[in-house]
Amino acid sequence: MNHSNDTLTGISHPPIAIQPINAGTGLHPNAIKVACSNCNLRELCMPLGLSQTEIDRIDDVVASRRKIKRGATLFRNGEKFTSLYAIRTGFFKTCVASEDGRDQVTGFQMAGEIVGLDGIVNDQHTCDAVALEDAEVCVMPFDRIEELSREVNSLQRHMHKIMSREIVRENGVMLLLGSMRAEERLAAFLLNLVQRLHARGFSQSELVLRMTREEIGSYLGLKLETVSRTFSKFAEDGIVEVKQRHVRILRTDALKDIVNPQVCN
Amino acid sequence: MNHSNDTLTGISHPPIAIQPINAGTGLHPNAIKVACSNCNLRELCMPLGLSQTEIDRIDDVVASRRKIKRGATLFRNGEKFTSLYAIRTGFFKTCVASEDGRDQVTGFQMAGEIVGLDGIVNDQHTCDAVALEDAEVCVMPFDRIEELSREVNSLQRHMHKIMSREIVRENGVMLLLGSMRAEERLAAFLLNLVQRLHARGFSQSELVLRMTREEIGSYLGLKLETVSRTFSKFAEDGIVEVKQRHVRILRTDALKDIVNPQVCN
DNA sequence: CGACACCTTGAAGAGGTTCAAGAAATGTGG
DNA sequence: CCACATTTCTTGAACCTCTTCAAGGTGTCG
Repeated sequence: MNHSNDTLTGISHPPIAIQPINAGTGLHPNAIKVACSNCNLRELCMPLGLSQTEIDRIDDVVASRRKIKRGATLFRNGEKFTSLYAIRTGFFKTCVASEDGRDQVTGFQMAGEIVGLDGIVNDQHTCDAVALEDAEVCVMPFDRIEELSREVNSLQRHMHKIMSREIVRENGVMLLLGSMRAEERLAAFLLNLVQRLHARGFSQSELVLRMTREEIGSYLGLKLETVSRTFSKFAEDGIVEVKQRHVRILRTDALKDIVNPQVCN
Repeated sequence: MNHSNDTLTGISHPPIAIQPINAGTGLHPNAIKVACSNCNLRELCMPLGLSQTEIDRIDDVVASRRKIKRGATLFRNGEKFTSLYAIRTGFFKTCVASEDGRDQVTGFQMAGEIVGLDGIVNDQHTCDAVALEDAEVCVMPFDRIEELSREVNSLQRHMHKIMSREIVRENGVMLLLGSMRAEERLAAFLLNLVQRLHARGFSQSELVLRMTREEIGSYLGLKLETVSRTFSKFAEDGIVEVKQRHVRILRTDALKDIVNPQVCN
């Protein structure tokens, strides 16, 4: 039913900002040179305003690409850290586990985002990165990143910003987990997802969830039943239409109100 | 009653690893040269194994020191980002706020730790850093850090590790907030605090909390009453002695069991 | 087409919150 | 140095949100 290049949402929609990789070209991915310079995700994962020579050098950072089948792991807790990964296509979750086996989804990552930062501090990964759909990543050996970012200032700055952004994102998740109620959490989650998808050229109002209710629940600190019930509640209230993993947001403003309850004066 | 240099815990205890700054020397802090090379926290905030010339250069990164009175802010959400701060003495909390005024403590920081990383991504801070006791920090202008870390590889590596460590720490907090129950959260919190204090030469079993029940609760995603009740429960069970902010851990193993419940086979 | 994974919904129950009151500590000003 | 105001902490009781347990429905994939 769906054609093969239907990444991220599965909803056909004319991309606005950035075209899905190879969409409609019929090119086999391996036919494309492994290079950032002709990657249309460049503006998401690379610094802007580079000179041609700098771009050429950064091309060398991407050592190779790697495909990960749905359900497979890009890296696992305990594995030696060697590289950061820029997601080209597909959708990932990262999760940490406590000793007694509970685990917690710490994030969902999509095209243009970087995973693997957790591994730097102790030269080994502290979480699992699992593909939620068939995916492809650019492998960027970290020692080469460090080497090059000593020479290309904007790359250095960019790396620092990427790490800082992840710290700030996690601060936001802590706020969510520490102080929001179930409806607020799910509303914030949907708004965040749809905003990121929109930045990649997809619809502002429609999305296909690539993760299960249980994974959403883990991320939001809720049980899967609560996630399901909250979706149903939103649907009853006419805020969203939900059919399994297909979600259509009918009233974005209502979701925003839920996240930030207005005080009545 | 307490003498003035009673940092961090207020419990007099012979420091093991690293001496509290100026403890018992009677020196006015400003009398000490602003330099990492003769700072006894160096091993906490600076990379190891530097040559003398490298150490001399890193000394230059620390532009100045700054004192912050208890209750005052080191930086605030929205303020322009210029510098990272290495804590010399005192104790901080960082907190983010949602638009509607709720706020969430995202961390507690003590001597040797770095604050301000949140500001890098957008050149402005996204959280507040508040001193919970009179404090002093080393001000490290970020552009100078970037400049120098292009030339001193171990400093570059160190910066990356510091940011990665913060990401991993926050992953741990997400696990705590997303999947642990009140007792588990408080036990994990106490173990973490006492472990960090111990690394700074303080007791493994005794500590003075520098924050209120409300601040602990905010950090742990609980209400202050729940924190109080849980402390009382631990005390009843003979796991800790609690007298206001003075805590003595009687059974570390019991706290560990609470954090990681053993499955009975 | 059948097996399996995933999702929805109901009912009962638990853990944590809210509201309230009082006690203990801390800080302030006379 | 003491009295008083303020902040912080503790504890109880009622309540509420979310979880747990259970059953059945829906969708997907080999």
